[in-house]
Amino acid sequence: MAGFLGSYLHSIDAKGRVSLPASFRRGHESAPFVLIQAQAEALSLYPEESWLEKQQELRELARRNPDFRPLVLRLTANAVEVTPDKQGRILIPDRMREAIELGSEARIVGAIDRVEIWEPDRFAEQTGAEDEAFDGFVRSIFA
Amino acid sequence: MAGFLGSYLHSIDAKGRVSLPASFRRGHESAPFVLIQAQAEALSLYPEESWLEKQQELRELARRNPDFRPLVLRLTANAVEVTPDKQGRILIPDRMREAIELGSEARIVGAIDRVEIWEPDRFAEQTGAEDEAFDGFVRSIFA
DNA sequence: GATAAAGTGGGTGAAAATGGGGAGATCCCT
DNA sequence: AGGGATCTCCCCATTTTCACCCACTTTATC
Repeated sequence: MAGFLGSYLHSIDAKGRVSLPASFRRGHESAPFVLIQAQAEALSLYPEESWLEKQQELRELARRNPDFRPLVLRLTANAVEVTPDKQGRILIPDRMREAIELGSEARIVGAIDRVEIWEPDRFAEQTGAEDEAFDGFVRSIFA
Repeated sequence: MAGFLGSYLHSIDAKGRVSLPASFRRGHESAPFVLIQAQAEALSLYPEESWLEKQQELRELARRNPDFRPLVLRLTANAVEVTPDKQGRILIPDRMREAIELGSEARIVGAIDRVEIWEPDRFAEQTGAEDEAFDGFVRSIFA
């Protein structure tokens, strides 16, 4: 697969489970993912390979600048390793669901090396607006 | 093949499928493509090799400047990986078809390293009107 | 005009998404 | 320590979606 791409609206059942899109699972069959909260409004899901890179960055950051250590700790403390069940669903812990105010549905979005999980309406707000910065950005690469 | 060339008018069936011109498929037999919306009026289709280059640029940009991260997200959210079926058709997701207002036909255009998909009338408007500009442009390269 | 290749249309079976029962583990309260 | 509540995980059932397959039509080639 050429990185995580696309946007999916999936339901969250009474137990707090979400199906990972099949296309995201492909190539990571029954492999663990790492779920962290790296932004206020969304959760990030990393496959193990990508997570190891990030982990490396975190270490170096903490080593170069000790002030970051508590921040790194805070991040890792709130991280969970999750593994899809046989139906391809992952369980999102209660506190994470609350943190980003997830209701009965989640917007699941591919971002190349990671997957982001959003409250659907909030994601629409964030990406809906016209934006020159975005146009310029796209043009600079796809011109 | 010497890059994607030519313009084709193909129909979109009730399921949202379009045949990719056979000449575009040649050399990419049953290989994945990436479909993105990099312009307001058209969709762009990249063969995997070309896409991986673009993806690399995106990653580097996001790494150098974290402000770009939401922009990358917005772009990838509106992308899909598609693979032609045995009849050489790809499925265009509903939201993309709506975004460029595709009806029952699509103008499929070669653009060297990518393929562009347009609403036929809109494509005619865009390319028909500016004849003098076009002449000048052609002269500047092929004089 | 015959033969092959490309494009179009649609049925259907496998896979994906969803919902829920129940066994085992863990925690907590008494 | 025992009993109840809660949380996970595993399994099975149902619905929905889509990729595959077959068949037909149109265009191109010789």
